[in-house]
Amino acid sequence: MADVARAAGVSGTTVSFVLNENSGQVISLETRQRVLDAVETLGYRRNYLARSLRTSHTATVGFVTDEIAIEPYAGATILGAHEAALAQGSLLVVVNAGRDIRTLRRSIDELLHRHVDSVILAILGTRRITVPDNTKSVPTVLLNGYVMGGLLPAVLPDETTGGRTAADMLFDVGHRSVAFLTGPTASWATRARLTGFRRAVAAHGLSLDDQTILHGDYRIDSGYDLTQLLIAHGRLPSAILCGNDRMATGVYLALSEAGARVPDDVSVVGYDDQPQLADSLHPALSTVRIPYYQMGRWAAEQLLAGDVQMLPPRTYLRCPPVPRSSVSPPRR
Amino acid sequence: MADVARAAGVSGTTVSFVLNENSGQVISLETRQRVLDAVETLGYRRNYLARSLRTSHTATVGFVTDEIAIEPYAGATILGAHEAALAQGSLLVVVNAGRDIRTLRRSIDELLHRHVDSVILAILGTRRITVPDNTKSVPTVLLNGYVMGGLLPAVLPDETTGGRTAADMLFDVGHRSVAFLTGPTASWATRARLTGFRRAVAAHGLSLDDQTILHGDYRIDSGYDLTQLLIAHGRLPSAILCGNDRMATGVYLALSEAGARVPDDVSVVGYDDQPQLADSLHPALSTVRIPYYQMGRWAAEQLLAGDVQMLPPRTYLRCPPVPRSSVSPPRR
DNA sequence: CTGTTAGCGCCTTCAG
DNA sequence: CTGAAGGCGCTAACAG
Repeated sequence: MADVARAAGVSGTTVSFVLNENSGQVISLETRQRVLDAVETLGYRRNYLARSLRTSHTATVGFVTDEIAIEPYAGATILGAHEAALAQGSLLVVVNAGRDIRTLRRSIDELLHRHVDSVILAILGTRRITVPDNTKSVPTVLLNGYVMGGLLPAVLPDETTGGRTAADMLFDVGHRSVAFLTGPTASWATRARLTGFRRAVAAHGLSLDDQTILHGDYRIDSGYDLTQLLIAHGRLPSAILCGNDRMATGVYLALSEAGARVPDDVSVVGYDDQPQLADSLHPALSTVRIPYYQMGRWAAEQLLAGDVQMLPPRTYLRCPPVPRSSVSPPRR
Repeated sequence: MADVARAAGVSGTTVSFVLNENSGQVISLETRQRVLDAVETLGYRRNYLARSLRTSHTATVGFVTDEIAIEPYAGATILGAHEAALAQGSLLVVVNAGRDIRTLRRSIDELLHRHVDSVILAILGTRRITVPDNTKSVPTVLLNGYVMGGLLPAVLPDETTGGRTAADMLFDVGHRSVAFLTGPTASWATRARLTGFRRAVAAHGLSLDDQTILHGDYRIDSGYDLTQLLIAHGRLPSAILCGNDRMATGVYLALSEAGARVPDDVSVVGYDDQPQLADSLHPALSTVRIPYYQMGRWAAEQLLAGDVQMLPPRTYLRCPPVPRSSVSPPRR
């Protein structure tokens, strides 16, 4: 910086002022240009470390997550947050934490120790969590998780409307009796989607008694098993609504094994819009997308905008329908 | 730190020395203990920023990757690198970059600007890449990519042996004629696995003419289409070797649609051991694992150990077989 | 074995 | 509108 100052014939202070445009100082246009030119020709880059030491903020946002490894969605979330951060000149630092509160706490500590400006706490499956108390010392937003009391603002997928949307994809084209192969009720997402499903049933003037609701565990083979069960009981409906795209894959498998065609014999709707799965199944799976990218982006943007305190306890982002080729009107 | 020094009745220097055990200084046991106690009771944490400013190393390793969003494997790689880094007290900073060299360059610049100590350049699909020249100014290792001239050391999956392993899972139990549904030859992995396949054929004293090799594009529907092709030509073999687990999923679908059972009628082997897919297909898919976690771990470990210069240009990590339930001996 | 001293590169009050 | 001076918290010669 001294070099730049010398080259521009000004003091280091002046250089600092022009580099921090927002410093409240007014620098003559001519001087500013001289400095900028010097910066340019010398290829000068401000030293972040020194700057951070002085200002004690680091232009980094921490991203803590459990189980990044297994979820295909984690990537989308990170990408969203990453892009939002970069756009503001910040960098995203990703840290993996276990599911238990102790390692979570330790990971956040690690981040705090590195002086991150804010943190995104991303949870894999939507659920209520207990956050370590050290989140208090830095602006934090929760992603896909929530806490009681709304102490920390959270972004969540709007699963209730999502469930409604998924069901509507079937009811809207005339199905009147479907099987909903969902996940365990222990999961918040399952319950929310069920609520949405019930609303769709009601909105279409149908009876819940005509619908079959079966609980699985969101794995491929669970979709497979449940469909076989349906077949064994001679209760194969004209349409199957799946808890997620993986279960839908199992449904496809069981259906084709039984000689039933999608969508001619049975319509199928998934949930998640899992990359490289939903779009490339045969036929391509109609589904509902969880807005992971948008959630990541939203979280980073709020943090960077400051004043996370002002946020509502929970913000729900819409799960849009992704119609493809696995739905058709029922045969009559 | 001054507080600690005061509490321990020593100078700041002494505190610094005991905190940097490796500083070459010898501190009396008693003094060290006094300092450590003071640190403990005061809850003192060294300021990384100041330390980094002084030492100009930051205990962070940068992880640059293209397209983290879509690959389910990216997570495993990041996790491996992350854990190795944490074990040494370093943090992993993940940055997303596009596929073109300009944004790649910019991302690395960003990292350099943040004074990372080293960088891992992770490429999605194994391929030859052109690296920006700024990789020269920091220890770098390539993951899943390689450069001509071996200027940068690379870790790669041993796809040749992997292809051999996959084929052996079929030939070893007695299959003599299989269909290999692979990817486009433009891909390095495809070519390597093909080589492995040929070696397996030769090693088992079989003829390549008895094998069918079909090229797809690694998508689910490509496995589906190719299998239908096989069936249409009346050339369904006793076993199908798939380019990846997703193609195997398509194969499952086409097979069950045709009334053929896995593995009773046709044995199927995948590749990748994709989480939440291979293990939960029905029946569970026998496959070969790409050691993403290990590759990430290896890269971080080498970087942290220093002297990346000494590494061979390419290090291949083994792809182990993961036998499950989709293979059985051929019917006679 | 321990303390003194001089910065690392930047920002920021306070005077001009 | 610009400059001088002090310090963020730590490390590393260099003395003792």
